[in-house]
Amino acid sequence: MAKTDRRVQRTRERLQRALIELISERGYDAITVQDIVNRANVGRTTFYLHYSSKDELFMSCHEAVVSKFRLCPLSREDLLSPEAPPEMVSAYRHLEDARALLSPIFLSYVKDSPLILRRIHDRCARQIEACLRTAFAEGAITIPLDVLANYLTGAQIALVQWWLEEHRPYTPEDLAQAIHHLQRAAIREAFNLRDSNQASRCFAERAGG
Amino acid sequence: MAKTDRRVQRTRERLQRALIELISERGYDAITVQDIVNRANVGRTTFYLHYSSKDELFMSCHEAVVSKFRLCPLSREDLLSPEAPPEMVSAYRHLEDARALLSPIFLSYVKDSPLILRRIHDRCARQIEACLRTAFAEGAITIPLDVLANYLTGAQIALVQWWLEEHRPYTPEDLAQAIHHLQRAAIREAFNLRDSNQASRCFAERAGG
DNA sequence: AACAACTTGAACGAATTGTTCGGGAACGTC
DNA sequence: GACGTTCCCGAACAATTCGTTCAAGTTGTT
Repeated sequence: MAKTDRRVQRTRERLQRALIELISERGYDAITVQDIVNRANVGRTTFYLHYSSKDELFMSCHEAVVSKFRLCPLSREDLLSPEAPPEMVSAYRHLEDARALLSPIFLSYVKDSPLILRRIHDRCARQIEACLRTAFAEGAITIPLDVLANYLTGAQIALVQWWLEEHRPYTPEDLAQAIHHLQRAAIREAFNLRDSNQASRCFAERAGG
Repeated sequence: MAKTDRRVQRTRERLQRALIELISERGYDAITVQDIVNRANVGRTTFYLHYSSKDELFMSCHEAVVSKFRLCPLSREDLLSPEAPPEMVSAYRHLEDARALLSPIFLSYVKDSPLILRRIHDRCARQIEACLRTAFAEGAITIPLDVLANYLTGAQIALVQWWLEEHRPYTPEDLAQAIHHLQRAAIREAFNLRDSNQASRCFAERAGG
């Protein structure tokens, strides 16, 4: 249980801060290890004592950022409800508010955004997969869980990218609702669930006629 | 209009071929300009006479690759069929074959790959939107067409990325089938269809009545 | 055959990477 | 507050890779 040496903490903090500053100034690719240690006022030897490469430092930086893209655990009711869960709606409102802050990442203005996006994607996919596994523990599966999880995640992220990029007229509520319905349909398909509520009047009419 | 010198054509062809070969052997990142000119049997000076960087050479190669991402127009029957359309399956087989060639684009190893990906996405989204518009001309829409088109496209591309990245055990057929089912579910949701055959007749009846 | 355009190899400076030292400073512990 | 341990530093090193220059040779075009 030895605590990390303060010097170590300081050094890592300085390196991380320096990298983040430099990224916002010139982009990831244009930065060398030398640039980082210059900005951080740290010896280059020291850099390699803590990180084996620029990429590794970058990964350690965005732990905090990526970890904020956490999904609340979604229950079976949430997933199948006719209305989008309130957390989802508020998440989309938050996205719209933080648009200026997030668009550099989501729209690939920064060179390294694919990297971050991939991490966010992976994280979300794993979480969704876990949610699905517990929410639909019993029952036949027509589509592998990891495929489904990555489908749902990819669709959602892609749609958010598109939404942020084009200045479409849709409100966060519109989008959350649409995505929720589409995802619910996918989940129903995967677990072979029938519609219970709000059945199509079309089908009813036809059956009656 | 002056034709391009044959020597120029030959040189560029050799360089492109060499790069593609090397990509499939060790991946994009591990290749240097020197490697390319070695394989192509071309002077390094010559390389820089034609391309300013490895990325630029790669971009000159990608035209053929990207142009293969053309979707055949999908009919209503294709979209709602219980089996994935054969063109889709063969497209996924092709993807698997060209894996080494495509990874640099799909996994963002190349600087401009987000741009290329966006173009592919936009093109596919527009095509799908057009297909949907003609295939489901009449009938209620619960989800805006552009949202639906971008959802379907984003999900598909994201899933392909994931498939290429991880060495998952799924065959092209598996993936095509899964995606087809998920997308069919989304389309049914958007157009309020419950069962493919019955639903289409249902719509006909409604339209007729 | 003649001329222009292309290709070549060698060589160069510049940048970057990752590593090795020994001396010195800061830290946690007692 | 003293002491041993851990960490930081700077300089220097070899090894790559990059992009450019130049003179000389080779090939396509007309």
